[in-house]
Amino acid sequence: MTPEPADSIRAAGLRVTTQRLAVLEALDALPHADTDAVHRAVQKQQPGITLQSIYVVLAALTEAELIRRIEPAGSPALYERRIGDNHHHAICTGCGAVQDVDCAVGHAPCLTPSEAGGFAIATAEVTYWGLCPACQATDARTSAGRNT
Amino acid sequence: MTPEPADSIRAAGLRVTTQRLAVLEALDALPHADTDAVHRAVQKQQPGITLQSIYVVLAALTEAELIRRIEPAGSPALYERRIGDNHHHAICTGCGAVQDVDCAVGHAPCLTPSEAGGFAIATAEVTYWGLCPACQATDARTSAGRNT
DNA sequence: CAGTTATCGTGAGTAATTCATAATAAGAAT
DNA sequence: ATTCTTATTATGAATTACTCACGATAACTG
Repeated sequence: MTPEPADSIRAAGLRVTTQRLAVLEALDALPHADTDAVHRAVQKQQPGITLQSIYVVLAALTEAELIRRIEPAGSPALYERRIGDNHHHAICTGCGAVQDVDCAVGHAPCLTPSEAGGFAIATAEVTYWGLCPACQATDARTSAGRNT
Repeated sequence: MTPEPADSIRAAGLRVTTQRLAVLEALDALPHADTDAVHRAVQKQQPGITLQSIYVVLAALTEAELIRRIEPAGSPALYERRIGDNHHHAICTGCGAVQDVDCAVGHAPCLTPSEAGGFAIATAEVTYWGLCPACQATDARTSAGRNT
């Protein structure tokens, strides 16, 4: 069972505020949302909240490791609640949609080198780039269109 | 043998300009440089060149696939000349140093899934986060310092 | 060598994010 | 419950990385 948001916030040594609860709720509904999307979602409950406050809250929750921040190339930072399971992401080059990808292999050798050029590797992050189902369909239609 | 820069530019269907040659030269000397670093390097040969022109040149060369653009989280975009060999990067969380990492395994299963959640994956990008040798040394010294 | 057009230079403009500081509210102590 | 302390949020400006529009310049073509 998922712990109550309020409890996990408290467990992290942070004060429980309506803003933080609202942000966590928003991220449940929007699994890979950028700051703006979170802002819009939270505004439905708290109309007056500013974008800057969302930034502050997201930074605090990220710092406390209650949420995770991902920064795909060419797009603003995204946040997700699913943490601690070292999953990766597939991003659509067409529309920017993000999909969680579990690392199917328990310990892929290429992903956990103990050292690389003297580096002490702590984590490995994989980003898959490709086309989501919707964009594949659009693409196929466009290609087929050449013949008509 | 590496082809002459001028030839590869021409081969890509682009005009050969002193600015483009200077940028390619700069990237030979600075394997993972951001736009600013390239600008400073090029200015030694062409004092008047503006940062915006560097942006334009880097964009053109990236578009032509003569250089590759990487965008590590939390840092400006970096450019490198080494392309076409699908290598990855280790980035130091301490100082931001970047190190090329060859994919030791010929075909790591986790890295080339034919599909993931319906996505048609085109490329996989791996970023290793850790500490470079210099920062490991600093870190060790700092930790040791706690006892003194 | 002249013409066409890709490329570069200039300056302004934008998006994402951060910072400083004042106002507010959460949790502890009474 | 009430007050106190201090973490947290609000406000507004500032910064960074980057893009865009358009006139000037210089590559390649014939």
